[in-house]
Amino acid sequence: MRTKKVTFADIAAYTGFSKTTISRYFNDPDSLTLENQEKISNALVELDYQENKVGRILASGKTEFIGVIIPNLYMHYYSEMLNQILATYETYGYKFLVFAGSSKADVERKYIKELLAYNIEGMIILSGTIPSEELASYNVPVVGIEREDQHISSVNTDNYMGGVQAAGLLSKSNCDILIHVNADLPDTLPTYGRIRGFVDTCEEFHFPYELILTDLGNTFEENREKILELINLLEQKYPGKRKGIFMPNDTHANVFLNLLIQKYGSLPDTYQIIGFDNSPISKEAVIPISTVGQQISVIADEAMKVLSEQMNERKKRRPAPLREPVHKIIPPILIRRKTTI
Amino acid sequence: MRTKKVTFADIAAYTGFSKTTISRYFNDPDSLTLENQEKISNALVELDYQENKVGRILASGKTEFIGVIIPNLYMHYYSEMLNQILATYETYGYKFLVFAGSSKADVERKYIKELLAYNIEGMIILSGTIPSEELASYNVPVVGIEREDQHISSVNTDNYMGGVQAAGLLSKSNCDILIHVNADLPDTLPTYGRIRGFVDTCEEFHFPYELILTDLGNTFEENREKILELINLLEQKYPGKRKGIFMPNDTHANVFLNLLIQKYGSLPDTYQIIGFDNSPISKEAVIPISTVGQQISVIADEAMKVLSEQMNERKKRRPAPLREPVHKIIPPILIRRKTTI
DNA sequence: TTGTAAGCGTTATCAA
DNA sequence: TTGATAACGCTTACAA
Repeated sequence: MRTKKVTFADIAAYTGFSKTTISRYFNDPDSLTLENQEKISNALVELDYQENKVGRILASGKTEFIGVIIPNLYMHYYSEMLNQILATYETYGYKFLVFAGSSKADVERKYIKELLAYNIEGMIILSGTIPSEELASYNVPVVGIEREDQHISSVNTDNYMGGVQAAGLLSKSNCDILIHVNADLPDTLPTYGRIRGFVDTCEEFHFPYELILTDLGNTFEENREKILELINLLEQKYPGKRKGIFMPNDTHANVFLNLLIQKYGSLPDTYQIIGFDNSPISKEAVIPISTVGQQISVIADEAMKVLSEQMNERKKRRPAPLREPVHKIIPPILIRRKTTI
Repeated sequence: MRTKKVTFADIAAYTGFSKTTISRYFNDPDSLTLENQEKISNALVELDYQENKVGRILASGKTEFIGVIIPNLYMHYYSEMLNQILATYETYGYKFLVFAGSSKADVERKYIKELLAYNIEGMIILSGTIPSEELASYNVPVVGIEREDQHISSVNTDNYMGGVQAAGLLSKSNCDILIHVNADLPDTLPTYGRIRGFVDTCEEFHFPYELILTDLGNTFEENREKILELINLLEQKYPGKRKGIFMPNDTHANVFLNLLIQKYGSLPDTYQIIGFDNSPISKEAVIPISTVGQQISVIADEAMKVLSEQMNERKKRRPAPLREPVHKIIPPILIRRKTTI
């Protein structure tokens, strides 16, 4: 067993105060005389007191825990988002209990149950496995990021604007046709906005375009194969034409770029490429890739802001009735590199 | 306030049993008659009981929390390690309280203090900011990964073997000189083993080699600049010679590769390149990069194994006296791709 | 400004 | 097999 720990009772005995006074020293020190603060402060050192928050949680109900469920940490978007979420500890003081998703609903339900058992004060959910309606029913403040968010609050990149920016940039690059490749998404996902933004912009400017909605697979090998097929398709359908390609993310844009280079030895001037996210790969590619950048740190900060507002609301004596979910939109930033004009 | 929660007391009242019996239902169900198990089980459903672990922690001292301090999630090695650590939840059931490092010692000390305040049962430390001697003094089981580990247990890649493998592969590729680029590391770091492995192998086979120990910077832009200088240096010093280059990691290997391609339009046959880690970038590069792969999931699993042994030891009535730190070594896996023979 | 006493929701220890 | 009772370490009325 670990050596017995010093508790408020010990400090109280040592200083001659009551446990209450010791508690007050921590929570409202100004209610003690300076002299007594001094005394207790010394006792803490003498006895080598180590804070124990478990008792506090039990008594107060405040855990300062936030649960996070993230689909994976393999994709840079997620790991960087988690990074930024963790960084908010400095400003908000909340600790994060992190689970990496299994896209299986019952497994994620188990995670959530576990989180609730620890009295977390709120959740940040990046995984899309569990419908927002169910998440809302758990009766804990929830903020979703880049997932279906009908019944919960959320913070997302302005995907529509992203689509507009991408189409806008490509349209200036003297292309014959603009092509957006993406998965065949349900329109409840924020990401679907990119497709609409792209299409609306092309139509508005009467620019010829094509939407290729297809699954590019989940592993690098699958991506490679699918994108190889894609290139063949494009070359067959638009031989010699100048093609402006808007890929669903930087990883796929990079695969696309590399396959072209492997095929032709360099990037043919009949291709313009733009990705999405501004992941490191977009910068580190042989030819740095233009991209619609997501402001991950801004998203993380806003998510914590929305969440902490909701968590604070619940701490009040008469919490306002559950408000409508809040949906925040963060503008993307167009980053021009070498794969577009 | 959240709707009041159902507790053991409620279940006890509802079923006519004592709280103790309810507790037993959860911790040692077989000590109840099947019939009574049934009764309680039904009551749980009727009352919609939600587990509360805080009371349990307080009473038992077992939090099932493990603290993790990781330098960042920007580098793939770390994010993937965290990913694998989190995945052990399925087998071990421990929850992870994660902090992303600030390489400032006092900040990390604050993190540790906070972790200890929550009665974590153990720590996994990837950050090297705080000396292992201090970590050991906190009197909680600690496992270090890829950091100085004199006074704590650790799990690391067999870096020496990695150096041997890299030198071995390059030596077979008909090079005139073998070059290992790395930071000027203290020999207390596990990573230093790579340098020794590389040097020993070259010497053993009387292969001409050079060690370039220099800081390549912390940002992509710095890396680029430093590696550009490096290339100039090499071309000046070994013009026309076949050079086998062992880079400190895949990210740097990729920058090296891309700069050569940007300069020559393709990878000159006077260069052989091998990286370290087997990060995604090594696979996704224009020319897939050979690398010494770290078995991240194995490392994470072993770390949890070592840690859980030490944590279990502490739960016994008469814990064995603190054992000497355990140091586990995981072999790397040589991955041959297109940048070497 | 300080103290008393009653919790918070479990588990541990005895006893029956 | 079950129960009574006392912890666990802190907070929070209410009192002084």
